Amino acid sequence: MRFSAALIPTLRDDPADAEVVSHKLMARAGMIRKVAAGIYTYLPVGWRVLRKVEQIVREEMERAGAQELRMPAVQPAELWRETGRWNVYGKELLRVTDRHDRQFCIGPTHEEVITDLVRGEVRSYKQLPVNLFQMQTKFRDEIRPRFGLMRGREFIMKDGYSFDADVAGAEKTYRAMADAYHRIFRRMGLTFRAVEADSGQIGGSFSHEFMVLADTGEDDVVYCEACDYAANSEKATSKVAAPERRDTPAMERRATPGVHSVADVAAFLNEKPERFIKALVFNTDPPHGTLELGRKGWPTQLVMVLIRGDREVNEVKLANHLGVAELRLAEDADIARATGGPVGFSGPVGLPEGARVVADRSVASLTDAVCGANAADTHLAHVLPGRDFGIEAVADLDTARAGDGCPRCEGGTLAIRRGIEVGHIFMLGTKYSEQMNATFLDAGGRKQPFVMGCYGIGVGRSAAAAVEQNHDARGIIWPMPIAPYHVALVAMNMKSEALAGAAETLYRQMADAGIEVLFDDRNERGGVKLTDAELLGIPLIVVLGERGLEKGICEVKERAGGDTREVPLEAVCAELKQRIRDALGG
RNA sequence: CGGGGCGUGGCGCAGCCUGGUAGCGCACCUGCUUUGGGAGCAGGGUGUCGGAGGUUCAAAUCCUCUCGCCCCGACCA
Repeated sequence: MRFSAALIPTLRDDPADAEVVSHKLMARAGMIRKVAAGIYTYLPVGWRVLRKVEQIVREEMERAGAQELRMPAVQPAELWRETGRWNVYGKELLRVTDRHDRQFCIGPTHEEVITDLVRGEVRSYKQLPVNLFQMQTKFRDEIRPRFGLMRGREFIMKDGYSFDADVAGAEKTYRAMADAYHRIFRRMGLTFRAVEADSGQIGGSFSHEFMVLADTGEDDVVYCEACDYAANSEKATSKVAAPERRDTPAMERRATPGVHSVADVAAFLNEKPERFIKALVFNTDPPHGTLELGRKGWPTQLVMVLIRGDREVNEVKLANHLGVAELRLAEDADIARATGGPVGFSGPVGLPEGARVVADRSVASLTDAVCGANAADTHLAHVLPGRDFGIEAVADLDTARAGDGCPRCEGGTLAIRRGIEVGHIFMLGTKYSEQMNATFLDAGGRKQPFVMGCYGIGVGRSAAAAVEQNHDARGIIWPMPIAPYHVALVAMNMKSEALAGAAETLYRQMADAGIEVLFDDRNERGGVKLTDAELLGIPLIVVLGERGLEKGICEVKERAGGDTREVPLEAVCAELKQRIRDALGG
């Protein structure tokens, strides 16, 4: 491609509305332009990158046995009503009405359409498994689109769906997809982690997110520095050392006038926070619900949660444990009425009949502990779980922290970094197939629902994540496999006929050799062209100047490390081909 | 949806408070010079001042409504 004939509108300044590097650089490199909030045009250079990403995804999906198809972007409401998601999905679902007053949505995902297809075409276990995927523009009417391609409303996604005859088969497919995802992101040159994720309301049995580690990520990734354990912060567990065991004398009341935070009480009583039982009262009702308070009963909506004084409750884990969708801390007045004591002095001892108390694992093993006494300015010392109070359930409700022990390996320590979710795979099970009556006949002639999985990759987001991970002050540094061009050929002065002629020859040779080259033949100063080549992030920059031409050489500069070598003109093509082949991994 | 802010040439912005008929840098167009790291000189303005009403002799500026966009929060991939 000749730069002079291309539409590559580079910008010198960052666009005012861009906040993260990938957004700034992709806009400045002339890759994307905003059309509306969260909606972008992909200009030629940007589109080349996205196509490369798509091609890697396509190759690896096919290698793993999946087949590409293409479903409609516009989907009938009818299908969404079958799964109930027409009502559940909310405002994120962009709904449209056609001229006949029929309702449709612009697909944010395609479980309904694919399940409808497969239930119509697949009848027998002999036809299974089936694994299908597509690359498509999706629309989700995000509350707050931001960060360019990282969180658009319209975005390109690879979404895949698998159908198996049984759980064992589905798990095998799931593992194959996980492997394919590892290969995909490795080929793209990304530093990433596959993390165990909370499968949430999607309802599957398990799920992994593929997170690119980058400071601008929107999620926390908890991972082990020694092994490959990784989980998102909503799901992460850790090993937390328990304080030494002690004999626990008889329980004793202690006056703690005016001190209620764990730290203050610990200092006041000269005891470590690790020996404290922190009691939090949660309300499981939706906001503004009315509490039915008996005279001295325990309201059914309230749950007391116990956790060690130095730890924090993970509300997602708690909500999952309790099987509720929403949780919030109870109102002060409700706590006081339920426990009989003011906020700040709550504890599990002596609660009314019927009180629900769940404890984190860290509390169950405590000895000689301290807790609130459900009375003003009073705490209880020498408390022993089980002896002095009862617990309905013990669960992992703790928020993992950096520095905690790894739950999987010996001696590993957990760290936390920000991550960008570029892929997500789910074991869906039979949720959709049952709701949509998608069945096949098994070997015994019985109707069975398909066991499904779904697998997404954000194409644009992956490209943006690659920029987040690979850039410097001058611009983007594309990994070779997703670079828009492999080589930028810069002729320092097109007004020099000798130089222009030599550059033309070199360009033709490169093109004939099958090298993806961007020939900057503009009549610009050399500095401008070099700056643009670097901003665009093209991995290899070939500089041809008058001095070099006299010696019959050009310079080959590596964008990433800045390494520059002089190469004889006749040897350039071979050298470039070799380096490109190496960088593409064979 | 709650809170804050912004819409002025292609991009980044000033002007608005205190109304007087639009400006700066870059980009762009023409010519000449220049060509190894975002050139110099000369000439050129390419603008419904987001839109609609209103106040006024006069509105980018004041008032009302409206649309769009950005940031923080809740939410989500």
